[in-house]
Amino acid sequence: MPSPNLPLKGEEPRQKHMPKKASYHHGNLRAALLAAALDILETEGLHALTLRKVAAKARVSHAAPAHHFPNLKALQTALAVIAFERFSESMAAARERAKKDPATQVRAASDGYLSFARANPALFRLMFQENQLDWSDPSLKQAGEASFRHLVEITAPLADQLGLKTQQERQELERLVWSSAHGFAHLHTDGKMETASPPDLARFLLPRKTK
Amino acid sequence: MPSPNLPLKGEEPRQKHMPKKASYHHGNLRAALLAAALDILETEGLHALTLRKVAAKARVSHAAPAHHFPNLKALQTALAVIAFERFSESMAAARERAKKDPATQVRAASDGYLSFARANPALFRLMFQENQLDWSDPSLKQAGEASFRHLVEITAPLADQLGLKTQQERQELERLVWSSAHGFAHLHTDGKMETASPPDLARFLLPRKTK
DNA sequence: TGTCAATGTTGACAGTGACTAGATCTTCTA
DNA sequence: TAGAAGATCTAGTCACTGTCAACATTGACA
Repeated sequence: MPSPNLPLKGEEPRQKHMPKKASYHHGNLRAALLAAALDILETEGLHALTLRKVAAKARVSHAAPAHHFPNLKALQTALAVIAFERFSESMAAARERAKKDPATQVRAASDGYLSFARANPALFRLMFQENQLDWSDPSLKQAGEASFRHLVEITAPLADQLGLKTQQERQELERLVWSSAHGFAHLHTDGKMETASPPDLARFLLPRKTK
Repeated sequence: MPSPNLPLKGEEPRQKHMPKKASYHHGNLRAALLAAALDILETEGLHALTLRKVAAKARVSHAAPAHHFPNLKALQTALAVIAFERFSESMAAARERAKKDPATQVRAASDGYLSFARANPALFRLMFQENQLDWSDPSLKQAGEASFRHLVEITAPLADQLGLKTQQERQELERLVWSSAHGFAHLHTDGKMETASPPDLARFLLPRKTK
């Protein structure tokens, strides 16, 4: 009969300002689980994210998360929603700070893309982890689409400036902008190109006069 | 006392032309384990790759792989070496088939990059799985560097054609070529851009006359 | 022939996701 | 306001995982 007051492995020190939880029910376990999971991702990485560790960090039993996330995939999906929202914010903030001409906006969005990946490598991995997310979840789908709308938005003026007329050409440019931003961010977080600065696609595409 | 002849779960039917293995020792277990692992990756995906399943497929006990691969990371590292070799072959074959002008060579290498990822999605994921490979392994390091030498090689003539003089500019173009090829392949295997064709970076970079 | 290293097996352990049954709390209604 | 119903949590269990230790078998070599 183990005492419930014995400190469990990996348990966090009790925080005073947490929602009072001397009671049987937690109060806001779903949010606490997500916070615990984000903390684990940040400090230990994606491979260390387990339901039981998350439960322990939130000071509940190992089966408690099941009432909020039926399985690990559901938890990861909820985390990915948060991640895509932050991802969008990162790109929006970078665009906001930058000048509004097409090339600078493309640069800014790419920088936002990269700085999110740099600041949240585990979350970035999670977002693009094959088969580990439930893309039929509407909130995930929406958050994901919102993120990539940034890339569509910044590409259109550049396509104009490059004189691209057909839908096909313009979509190809979108894929190129997205691919190069994503590729660099992914390779960068994988340890390749660690010291290098991101390639400036817009400068290569535009006539030399631009800088 | 379980009979060793009872068919185990996930076991393969006995192949006649396999190295005879009525004996205690397998003969070439290391190769058999790698073959079993590649088969699992192809049929079930990266998440299904476990040491015990690999051992069962090779018809040995669950602990036998430890004598050839001290841990899962070592097995995955050995698989990544094979993967990078095939990856190089894919790019080399595509370059061989293509015309030798700079733009076409860049296109060809990118196509080789992509067709490898398309044909071996699980292996492609494995190669760029953070923290799951032992990059201090010399054979992995060598295989990886050989792969990316292709990208350096194809970029140089394009850099000449674009009139890039400084080392800095030329390396930036390398990063751009690599990033866009990698980004598209990664997004593609992740289910994004599923139907789309890869963006043709070289065509965007060169003056319009080229096609 | 005897020894020993390489290579296999068996058994065990802690950690994992998932499931079930039951305890406890909250909320809603009669 | 009582009590029923549902939501939320705990405890226990299962199959599966990677890893380790102890032991069996084989073959090569002194």
